[in-house]
Amino acid sequence: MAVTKKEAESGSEAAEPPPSAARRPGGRTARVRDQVLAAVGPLLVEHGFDGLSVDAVAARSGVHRATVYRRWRDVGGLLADVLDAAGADRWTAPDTGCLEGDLRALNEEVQDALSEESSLARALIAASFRSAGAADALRRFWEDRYERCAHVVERAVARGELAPPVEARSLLVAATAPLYHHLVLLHGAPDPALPGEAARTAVLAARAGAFGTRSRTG
Amino acid sequence: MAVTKKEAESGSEAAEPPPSAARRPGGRTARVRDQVLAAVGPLLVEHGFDGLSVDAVAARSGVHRATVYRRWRDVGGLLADVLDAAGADRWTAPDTGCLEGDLRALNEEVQDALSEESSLARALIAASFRSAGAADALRRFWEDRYERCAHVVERAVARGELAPPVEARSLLVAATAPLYHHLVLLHGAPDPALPGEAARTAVLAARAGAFGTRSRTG
DNA sequence: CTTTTACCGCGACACCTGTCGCGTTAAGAT
DNA sequence: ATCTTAACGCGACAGGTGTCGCGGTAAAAG
Repeated sequence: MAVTKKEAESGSEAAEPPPSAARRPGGRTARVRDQVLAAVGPLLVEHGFDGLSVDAVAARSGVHRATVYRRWRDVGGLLADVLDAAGADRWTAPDTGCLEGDLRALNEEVQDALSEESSLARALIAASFRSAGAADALRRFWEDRYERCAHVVERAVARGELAPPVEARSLLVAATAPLYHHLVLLHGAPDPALPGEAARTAVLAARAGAFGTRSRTG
Repeated sequence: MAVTKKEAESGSEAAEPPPSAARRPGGRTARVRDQVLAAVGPLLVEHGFDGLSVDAVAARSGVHRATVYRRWRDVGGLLADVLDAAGADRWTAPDTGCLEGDLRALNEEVQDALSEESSLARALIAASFRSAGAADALRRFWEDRYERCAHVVERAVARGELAPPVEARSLLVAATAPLYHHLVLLHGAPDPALPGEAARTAVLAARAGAFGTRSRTG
């Protein structure tokens, strides 16, 4: 679980530390953070999101309750911190050779991530409704993912599959939104056909001129 | 607040009452239900979803805490009951004369409903992550709405705007999902242009042959 | 090494959440 | 009118959640 030091206080909205005041991010403080974050994942898998209380995390990590409350404020803050750590991974968008294949592969990843029993993504979505810190972390995470996925669209344009201009973000949202809608909002069961269908739909719309910066309804 | 008697026990998963046992849905019981449900709305508007506790509802309605817990189990059950009452309204899909106009009007309704400060829809989505009763009620509500909106697609086919067959539900999901994605999952601010863009995208995809029961990629 | 103080452990605390048993009330049946 | 009992009111209770003040520990500075 790689942890970047620079994000030591992420997930908290009272952002900036006093400019010249001495802080202590090293030694014991860092060890406490590692212990706590290391306890979140297993607890999430074992007891699900509803079983993920600050108390349980404190007990498992061996850190005192009050310390966890002071540094992370609530469960959302904890999830936000682990998400920020996870967001700094080396994930890249799939590259299957064609736009529809890329989008389909992307959707299948999304469906897998959202379908597993104790999904971190699902837990964070739930937490984002009760914790501002979790909501912010989720937004940052998705924004980062959209940025990386934009490469998929750029490749498609370079191959001549799409005529520029194309708003990558709108296209990606159109391709993935039906999945989230079905799995998260409607709490539906995974549908093996849905990733492909949503990808195909988005590609058809893109070829017909949607997602251009200027509307050409044709 | 019209309340249909038949739904007296909706939102509870231990569904069926003993077949020949005598129940008492009238008189005091009905009055208690009305008092409680009447208290949910105002509390939701005043204090938001986080301030909507069973205790607060009980206090405002004048009904004892234990009674509310017994009949509705949790906040999700309360919201589910309110939603079932709201689902029995006379809402019909917009009819503007063309498919894109209908979808755009529909999306604007969705955006308005989701953007208001203390949105019932938003609260129910949040509750659906913590309460099975709320999740079921939400699914029922949306399924009902999709059924009513199918008329929009049928009219479009009748006018010759689309060539059958067209899966109405998939088209409606594609048209509305980007809105939910932006407003609910990304917690984004309302975007006046988004309803129209999403509607146009869905129409373009539909004209290109998406949503047909058989794929014709063109 | 000594000093400073950021951060942590600790226990107490007020509040909220959900359940239970018991007595009472009144809806529905006779 | 009378009886039966479903549904409610009531208070107590255990457990969880979040905050606070105090004292101790150990980073970081000198």
